[in-house]
Amino acid sequence: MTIRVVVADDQALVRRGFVMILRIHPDIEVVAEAGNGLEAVEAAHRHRPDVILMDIRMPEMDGLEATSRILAEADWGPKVLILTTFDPDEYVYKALRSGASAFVLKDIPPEQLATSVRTVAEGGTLLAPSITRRFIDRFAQRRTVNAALAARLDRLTGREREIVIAVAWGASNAEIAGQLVIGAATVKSHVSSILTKLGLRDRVQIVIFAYESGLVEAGEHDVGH
Amino acid sequence: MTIRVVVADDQALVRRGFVMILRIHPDIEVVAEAGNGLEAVEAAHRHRPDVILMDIRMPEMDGLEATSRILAEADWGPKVLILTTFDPDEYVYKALRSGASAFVLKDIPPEQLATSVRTVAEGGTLLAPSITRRFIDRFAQRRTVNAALAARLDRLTGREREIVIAVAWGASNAEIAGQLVIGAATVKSHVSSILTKLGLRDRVQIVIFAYESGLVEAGEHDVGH
DNA sequence: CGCTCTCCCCGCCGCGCGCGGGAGGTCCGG
DNA sequence: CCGGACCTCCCGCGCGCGGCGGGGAGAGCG
Repeated sequence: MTIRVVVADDQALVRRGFVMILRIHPDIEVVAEAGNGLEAVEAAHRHRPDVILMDIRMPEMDGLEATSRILAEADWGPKVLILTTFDPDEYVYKALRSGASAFVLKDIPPEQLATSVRTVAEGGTLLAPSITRRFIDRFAQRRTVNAALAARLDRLTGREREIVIAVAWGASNAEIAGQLVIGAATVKSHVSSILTKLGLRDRVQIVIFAYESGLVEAGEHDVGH
Repeated sequence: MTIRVVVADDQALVRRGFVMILRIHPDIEVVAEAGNGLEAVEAAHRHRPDVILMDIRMPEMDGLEATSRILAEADWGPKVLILTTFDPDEYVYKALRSGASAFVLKDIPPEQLATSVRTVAEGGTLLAPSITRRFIDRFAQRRTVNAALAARLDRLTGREREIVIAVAWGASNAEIAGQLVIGAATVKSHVSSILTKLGLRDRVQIVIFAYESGLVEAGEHDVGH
């Protein structure tokens, strides 16, 4: 079973280069080409390809917007492989949000292009090494920045950590009391202890500390109660 | 120039399998084997390899701990390739924090092992597709959860957004007043307006909202003032 | 020119919060 | 056995916070 591919790039020369490279492989068939985002969307609907090889910088409509539209309206589960020259953070985030399965740079060796297409067609995901490195660094940094603050957390007792979390969830003292089945005065006592131990002032700063230390993390719970 | 590799895995059979696979490739040389974390650390110092192929689950000392120690003490810039059967989130985070260059699963096709070693030796990074997928999903989710909340932010006026940020920094009303050169009562009024517009109750919940919506982000400022 | 809307500013009141201090209970290890 | 850590609860005080009402300046509009 051959992999049906649409190639979208505004530079005809580059586009043709990709097509030539892919034609070497008998399991890959380029069914259409597109010179901008609109053509890419149309080609996707007309030919229902397995993989769309998409450039970002294109006239009429950029590759990210085209990716979003294709994936939003498609019912046959196509995969999009973003292929670009530059990799600013902004692009990466938008691309990943748009639902693309891969984000690779054009400086890859030619033979790797076919491999990438196959990986994506099989449901896999790919990220350019430099981007992967940034992801790793970002997470590593998060966890180390946390470490400096999280170190203060072991000054707290187990019960106090529970209350820190409850406070970080936006609960009032009375609510925490009901939640942990203890008296309201007890909660206040714990909160005071937490403040002195962590060198903080408000319960507001407790919330900030909880987020900065990684004890709680954005996206874990709802806000609008 | 050959790539010098140390293979660390507690199961001798698996270890030998890796060695056999790598021996096929003339540009890769396995200089030592290790059956646990301690042996891996020692072998690394003795042979100064370019790449350490490291299992996570090992007796004496696990692969993550061994990775941390090796990279902390090494002065010749070795790369660590984590190779494991399972991929729970916990492992991944620890692995990335420990400084490993790659995290791949043992279900990869054999010929890909050598490719991975070469990639890592050249300074590249690798993540298993399933992990990459999770990273992408996580980021995509972050940005959509944010979008839902951040949408409410344009109900606020410019002045109110300033105050939300100041509140999220842990400032009291008086401090905000001094900072913005307005009366303390005015700050209160703004805060009230913010609360009603966002459907919140406390200034605590304002802080939470600021983090959850992405208006402020962990790691942007210090806490212990 | 009036009308309305928005944004920004202020003052007064009740309440929850933070502070200081104290006290009884259990569990653990020296 | 006795000290220490931890959890629990009580009281009273002062202040910052949040709710409510209101006023003034500017913009858009008929």
